[in-house]
Amino acid sequence: MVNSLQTEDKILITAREVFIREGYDGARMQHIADEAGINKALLHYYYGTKEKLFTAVFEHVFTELLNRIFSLMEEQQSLEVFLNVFFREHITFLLSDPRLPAFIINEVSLHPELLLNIFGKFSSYGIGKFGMLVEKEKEKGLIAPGTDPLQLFINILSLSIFPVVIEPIISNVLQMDARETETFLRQRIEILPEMVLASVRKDHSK
Amino acid sequence: MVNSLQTEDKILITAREVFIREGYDGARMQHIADEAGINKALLHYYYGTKEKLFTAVFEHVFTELLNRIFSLMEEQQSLEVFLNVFFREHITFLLSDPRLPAFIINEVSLHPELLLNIFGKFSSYGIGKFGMLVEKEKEKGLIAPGTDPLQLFINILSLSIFPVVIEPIISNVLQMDARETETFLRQRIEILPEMVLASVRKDHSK
DNA sequence: AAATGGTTAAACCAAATGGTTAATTCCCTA
DNA sequence: TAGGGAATTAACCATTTGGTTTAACCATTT
Repeated sequence: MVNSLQTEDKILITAREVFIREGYDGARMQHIADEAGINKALLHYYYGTKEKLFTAVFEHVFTELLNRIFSLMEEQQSLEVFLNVFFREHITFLLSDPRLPAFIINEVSLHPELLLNIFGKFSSYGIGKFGMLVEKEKEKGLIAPGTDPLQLFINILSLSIFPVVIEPIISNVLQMDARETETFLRQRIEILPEMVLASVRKDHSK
Repeated sequence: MVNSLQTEDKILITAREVFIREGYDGARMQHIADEAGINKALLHYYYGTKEKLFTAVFEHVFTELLNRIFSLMEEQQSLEVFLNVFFREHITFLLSDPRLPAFIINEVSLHPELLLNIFGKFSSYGIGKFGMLVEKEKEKGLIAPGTDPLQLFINILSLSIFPVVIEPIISNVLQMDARETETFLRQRIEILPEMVLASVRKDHSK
């Protein structure tokens, strides 16, 4: 019982790395055991099957990401403040683990069943918070009344996540090395808040 | 020699479907053969190895997507026209094959080497065209002079591609069925041009 | 010191997988 | 119409993979 918790954690941490790096189908139980420095039998002793281990990892990782996103939506005074905080925190986080979003996107689109256990923990709660913020700004006359909060939220996610996800393609097409590309992506932290704000401002022509 | 071309094509078409549906690691040569209605040995007869077959499929698919994107950037009179055309054509296309972008994203992030043969066919040519369009609009005083064409282009891609890619997640969180989600995504064709335009307009406050 | 639970090593297994081979069928043309 | 090369197949092969089993080991706990 002494090392059991350590071991169980070590397995989860290692499995997380391997699954994110290689995907479900690409990952090998033997590699996970090797990298965790344990015997393969121990993997099955704790987690039974590859699928169960993966599900544990996936739920952990995805829940963590959603928590991170939704916790940033709490209690912001204005859309402007929210956008500044959100893009900074979120893009910085994504850049620290660039394979993560592609992993989630791919596994979800490959096996939508994976989402079953995630839903309910979050539902539309976080989005409701954001919706209220948007409505407040509408009343103040700061943003266009036709603005759909949900579409806006999706836009914000798209603008922060997608560029990080296609980082290899950007690097390749623009022939930039890893450092240059990261600088390019980091610039977006400064650019995006103004842009998004401008896109919903009430006073644009027409 | 009569049926060889038919067969070679049939293999490529089927392999494309299977690889996009299951990913490289998840796809099975036997399944591709079965779905193509041929013997597995024939697969190797024409394409040698799984990797070669995959590379052929991937290059084909990715080139097709880039062609589609870049062909939409040709010869547009104004940014406004471009945005309207682009979002309509591009989102409609993506919705007709929603697994495609997630497939490309994942395989590229798993094996960046795949990009080696793609680069050069396109390089920054298409982006140059777009850059010129942006500069023209700047001169006319229609958009803010600080606008970075490349960042803007990435924004446009993000706003069109990402929401389609996370369609399963949107469905799940909002508890919508496939038709509702598609309607939601299709709305963006109308919303996005104005939004993007507003985000770069010269006359926003400050 | 006996029991307990975590841990290892190693051999093992059945199924699946990418790939090969050798024979057969097909079709064009000389 | 017979020959020959290309297309196609069934059977086969070596390796990998997820998973299991068994026996022994070790550190605590009782």
